Amino acid sequence: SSRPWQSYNAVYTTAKAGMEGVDKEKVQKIVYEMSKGSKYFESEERKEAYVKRKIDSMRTLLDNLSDADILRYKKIADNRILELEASRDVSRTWLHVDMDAFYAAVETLSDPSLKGKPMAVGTMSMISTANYEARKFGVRAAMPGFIARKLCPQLVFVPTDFEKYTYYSNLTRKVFEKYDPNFIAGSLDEAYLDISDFCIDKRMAAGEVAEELRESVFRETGLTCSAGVAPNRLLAKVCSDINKPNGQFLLPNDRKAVMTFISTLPIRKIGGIGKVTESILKGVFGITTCEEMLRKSGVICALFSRSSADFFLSVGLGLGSTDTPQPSHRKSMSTERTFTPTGDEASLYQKLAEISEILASDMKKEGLSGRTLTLKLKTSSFEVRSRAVTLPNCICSCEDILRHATKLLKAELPMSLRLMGLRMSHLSDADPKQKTLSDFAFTEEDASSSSSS
Amino acid sequence: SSRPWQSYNAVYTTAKAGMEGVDKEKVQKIVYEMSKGSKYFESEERKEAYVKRKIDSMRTLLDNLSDADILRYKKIADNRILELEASRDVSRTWLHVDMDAFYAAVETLSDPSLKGKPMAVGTMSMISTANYEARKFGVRAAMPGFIARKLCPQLVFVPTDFEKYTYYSNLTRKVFEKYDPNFIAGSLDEAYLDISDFCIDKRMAAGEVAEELRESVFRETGLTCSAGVAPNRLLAKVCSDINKPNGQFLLPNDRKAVMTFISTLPIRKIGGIGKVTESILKGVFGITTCEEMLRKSGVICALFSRSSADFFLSVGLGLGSTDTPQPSHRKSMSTERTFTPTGDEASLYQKLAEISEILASDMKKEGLSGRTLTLKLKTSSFEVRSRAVTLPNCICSCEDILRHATKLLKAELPMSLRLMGLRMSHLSDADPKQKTLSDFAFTEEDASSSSSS
DNA sequence: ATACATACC
DNA sequence: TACTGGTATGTAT
DNA sequence: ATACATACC
DNA sequence: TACTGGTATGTAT
Repeated sequence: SSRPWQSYNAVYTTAKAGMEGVDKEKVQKIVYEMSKGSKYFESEERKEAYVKRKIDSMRTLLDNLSDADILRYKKIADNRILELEASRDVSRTWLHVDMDAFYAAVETLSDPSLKGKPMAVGTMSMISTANYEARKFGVRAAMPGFIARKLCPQLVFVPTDFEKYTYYSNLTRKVFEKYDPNFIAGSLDEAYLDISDFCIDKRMAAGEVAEELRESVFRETGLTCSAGVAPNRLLAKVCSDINKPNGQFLLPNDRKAVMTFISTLPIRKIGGIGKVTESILKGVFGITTCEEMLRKSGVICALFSRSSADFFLSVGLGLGSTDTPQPSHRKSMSTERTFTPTGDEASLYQKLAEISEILASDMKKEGLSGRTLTLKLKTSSFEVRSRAVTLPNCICSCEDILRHATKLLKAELPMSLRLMGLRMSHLSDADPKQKTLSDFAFTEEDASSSSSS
Repeated sequence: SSRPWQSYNAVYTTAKAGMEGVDKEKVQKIVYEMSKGSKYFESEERKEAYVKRKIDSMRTLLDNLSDADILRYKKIADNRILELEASRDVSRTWLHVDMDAFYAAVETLSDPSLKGKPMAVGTMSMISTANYEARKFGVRAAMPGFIARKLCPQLVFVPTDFEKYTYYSNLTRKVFEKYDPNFIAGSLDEAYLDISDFCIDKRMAAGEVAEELRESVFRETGLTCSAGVAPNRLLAKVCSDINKPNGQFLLPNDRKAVMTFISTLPIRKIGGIGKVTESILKGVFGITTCEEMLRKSGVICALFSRSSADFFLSVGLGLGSTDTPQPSHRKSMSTERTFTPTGDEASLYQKLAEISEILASDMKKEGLSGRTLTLKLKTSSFEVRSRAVTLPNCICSCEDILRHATKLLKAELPMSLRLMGLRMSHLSDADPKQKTLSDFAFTEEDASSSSSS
């Protein structure tokens, strides 16, 4: 095409919030010029090609459906929609709080001289958060710093300081607790609160509660946040984005209102629908808004798995979780490092030892041990690979981790890498001797007391 | 225990039909005496031990559920039950026909001198069907002939003749067609018919239709059959067993009647619940009747997967399929042979070649080729193993099959075997060059045009 | 994808 | 002397 | 169980 | 000079 920078992949300007007044064309062009020809760029092109081919195969599948198939799937879809609709519950009121440009805001609090200046938290390699001044230039999270500086030469860089963010995060959580003692903490800068009971107890409208909560957060931290209020978490999250920063949006506990809200909402606003799913849904079915999920429900059921189809249909219905899940234990722990690409084996083994040490130390902090170790590799050309072993018992010591990790790496060398990572899963607390609950499904070896080949 | 023959595994006398007047204790004792100490017996003991241990682990899991867990699962179960109940459809009328002692009856038709004599179709190693005279002695399908002869010394043995059975099966199917052109053929001797439309067209009651159909089958073949009529296939199958042989049973299209029917029905009568599931349900939850599935719904949801739990709950509700599935293509084709146990490699390779030839010839008959080849082995001690390869393209020739099968076998030898089998799956029609529909999910290799490790 | 168990006739 | 053979499906890894 | 892709912050 | 790091989940094999 004549505008190569307009790939769906030049994602920086499309998505979520704060990019309203930006000259998108100009930004895309600069991003493109800075990336073009790099290994990273080539890798992104490959990924794009992969998605395009996936879309093509799905289209073919779709075209090959007989009329009878289509009718059948339509019936299945209608049934599921009925079931999903039957499960709708608009009686609860959920609030999603999202701190505004959190890391950047905290840094500005620490150093007021940053106020008013375009600023980014991160490095020349990668930006974590940009403040709103920087966003006007097209600078945003997940953009490498050197590109951001091109977009905004006066951009101030501040390195990340997680201790500081954790401190402020805890301040906000103390506030959240008052509104819902069982609130669900996501990352450091956001949370879900079921404020149904609070509203009833205090005889307050949900919107008033949101105002009060945001004021309270500001009072306690000096930071602003945005809030979304809706009958379920999925919608609350969408709503918190609408009047960002320092704003809120309320979707009433009413089915009609939800359906109206959903009817024109771009699917990309939904948590869980990222750029790939957006492309697929658009490319295969022509779906761009949530409502269209319902109109295309038959073909969705034809081409996606049960769980994916159910998710898409609930999105079309504006459904989401309304229960409070009991807090679950973590399922994995990992650490990874990017470095200057190298094929030098001694230096790779050395790095692996360092990573093992970090992981072992992190595991120790939480008193964990694990049974599956996964080595993650990223080649110089950005291809990602993983290699795993599942062991008979749990391990946690640095030596054990390194020993198994080394075996895994050895089998892959020689190769030139830019990243290595280690992940432990099948976690157990405490002593490494413990078995998991899957004793339940004990194996043939356990069962047959006699003969073996 | 003091009565070792009363294991749950001495299954011959418990189950389905025709064993009413039998001295069960005597039969079990003889079966036990004949089997005791054999490799087969030891293998069965191992399997029993395995199931017992599985029951124990499930019990432990159950005991470890907190009160909160139990409440939560009860809620989930109630929800599922509501959903399942909402899907109930008693508007259709299904009929399950089951030919009475089919192979034996056909053989008696060919040779009327067999009439009135206890007779079994099969060999000294294994019986396929016993006629009702033989069943009075405890002789039944899936019993080895030498034990059957011990139970009934005058038992007449007739070898199987599938061509003959297929011929008569086709005669019955011509009859079935008149009642439901889309009837579902199971094995040679049974079928499901949706007679809803027929009943309406002919203004006949379902019971009358069943009578007429059975008479018609008798007229065309000289063979008797039994029928069950019910609002879904699962129940129809249960019903056809009730007044066997040469009888029928009708369960009306009425929710109340279904629930009453189900309330005391032993779970083992349900298709899909075999001796292991029966033991587990009894051993872990104390469930013996279908109704109890509902009473224990919470713990069932706690311990089983979604699909298993859904199945058990629908059984408790007397639900079953009411639609007419479009006839699906076969998913695998296999052949296997039992022989005198041997560890002699030359002779094992020789047998494998024979099996390959049979499979290749069967595949050719249906114009099939396949991408996955599975070698099945049964050791002299009755342990079953399987080893599979999935190939880049489909194969169907005897040479290709044998080449891959030989590789698989080679990796297992030396070992002493009593059976080998080969199965092809991932089938395609026609030319071995075709790929499957899973092109959809093409791999990274396809996608990345460049580099590979 | 592999391996094994269950079920049915 | 001697405990099948063919297919589908579920479940765990 | 393994491998890889997607998503979110 | 330079395109992260941590976790969960889905899907295919």
